[in-house]
Amino acid sequence: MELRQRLTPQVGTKVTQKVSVVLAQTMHLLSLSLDDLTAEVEAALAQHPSLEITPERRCPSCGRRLPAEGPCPLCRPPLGRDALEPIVFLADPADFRPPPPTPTEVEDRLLPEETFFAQSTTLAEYVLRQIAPELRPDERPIAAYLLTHLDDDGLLTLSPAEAALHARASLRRVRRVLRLIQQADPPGVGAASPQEAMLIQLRLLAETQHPVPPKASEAVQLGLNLLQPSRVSELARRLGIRQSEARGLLDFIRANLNPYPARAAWGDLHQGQEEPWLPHLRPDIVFSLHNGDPNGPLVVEVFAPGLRLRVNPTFRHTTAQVDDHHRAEWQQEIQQATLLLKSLRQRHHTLVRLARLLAREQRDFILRGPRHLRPMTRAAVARRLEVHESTVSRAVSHKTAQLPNGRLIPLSDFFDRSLPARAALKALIASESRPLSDTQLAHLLSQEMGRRIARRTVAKYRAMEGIPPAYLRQPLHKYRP
DNA sequence: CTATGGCACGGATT
DNA sequence: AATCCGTGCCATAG
Repeated sequence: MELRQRLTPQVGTKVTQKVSVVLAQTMHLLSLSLDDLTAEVEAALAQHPSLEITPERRCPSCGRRLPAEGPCPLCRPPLGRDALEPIVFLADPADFRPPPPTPTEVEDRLLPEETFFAQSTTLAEYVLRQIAPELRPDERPIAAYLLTHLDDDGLLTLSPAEAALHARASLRRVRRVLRLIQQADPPGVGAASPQEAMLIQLRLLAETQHPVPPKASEAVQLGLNLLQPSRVSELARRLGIRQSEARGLLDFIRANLNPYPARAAWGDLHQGQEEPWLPHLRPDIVFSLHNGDPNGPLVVEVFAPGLRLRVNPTFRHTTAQVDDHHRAEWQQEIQQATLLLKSLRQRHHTLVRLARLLAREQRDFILRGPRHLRPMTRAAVARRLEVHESTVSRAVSHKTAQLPNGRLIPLSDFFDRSLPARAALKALIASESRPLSDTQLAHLLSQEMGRRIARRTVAKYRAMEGIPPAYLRQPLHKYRP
């Protein structure tokens, strides 16, 4: 109840200034993504001398880092209550462990298929073998030169002009060879940049009659930075499409394109710290099964930076002993630091409550997939959590969750009414024996969903998923779920 | 005539 | 107040 007041931005008539400052800061922090928040916390730590990091505290049995106080929620045996009550706790972001790549995700990637080069050969040899038949004898040295200058990602950072110079060949020749290389497997190899690699892959997909959503190449041309879940709205705006379509587009790109042609999967290499791709690798929330038991409770970790931060008590005590002039400064410093911590805790608290609610209400969705989402609105959640709806909005935006199957989804998926229908639609189309028209699909889908879904809506969903219209669909083609 | 995509409207959501 | 979403209407292509 006191909580409610603090979280509710309706400015009462007599709200003290202090409270509104906390509020503003809490709101700000709440809407940040995990990465942005981490940066902010680090900045604050550097800026505020009164902040310190408390010694690490680990759970004796499971070894996790724990917050400054309290028992380890995971290792405390579930109380006698409802066995399915989710176990929710704050975790240190450093404890995040990426899920093992699910087998389907790797094999679904339609690019390398089974022919990816064996570990024994080098990338250069592998590509050379493919293009050798096309090469004229005098072009071999050029190819060799280019191929040996591919970087670990399969990209060619060298400019054609440079290569021409070193290989003593005409620019024209070099270009020709380069084109050959770029048509080889792995798709996108020899591109000058991740962006170019993806464009080449798109072209290849189109040439092999694979369905490519419209605007895909425009999206890629806008730059990798915009291809993040957290920037969907900007992407949609720049492309002049709906946000939901942009999300579908993003899914398509992430599923089918590989900015680093030489890497089979993105998940397997973590050395590259400055990975511009998938900046949201760290989710804000992880849902998992307790001991892998599908009938057990859900375990919900909410990753929260700054858990071990506190105001240095010595700093506080010393304040009393300095002269008046400095005391004011110090007091202000302490006040600001305290405020920050308070806001941080508030943010974490809100996120935890939201996560718990989601785990309770959407267990089926989390465990069994999009088709089991029970659509809800932010407003309804706000009522149940007794916070303002804008608070829920902020808590949801720029956040991602990792599901037990390893998939990373934006938290906003929980509020996407169309998700179940789209999933069902995909399933329908994937299992169709001959292409079904939108009207037919609308009919089937309506039955399946138990509510009417207009033909026009089916068309939209199709577009979102990057599925071409019936007349372009071959019975042979399958679409990845 | 059928299947689709573009546009725009009204109501819901943020 | 701004944005998003589902849908109906209409034009176009085959």
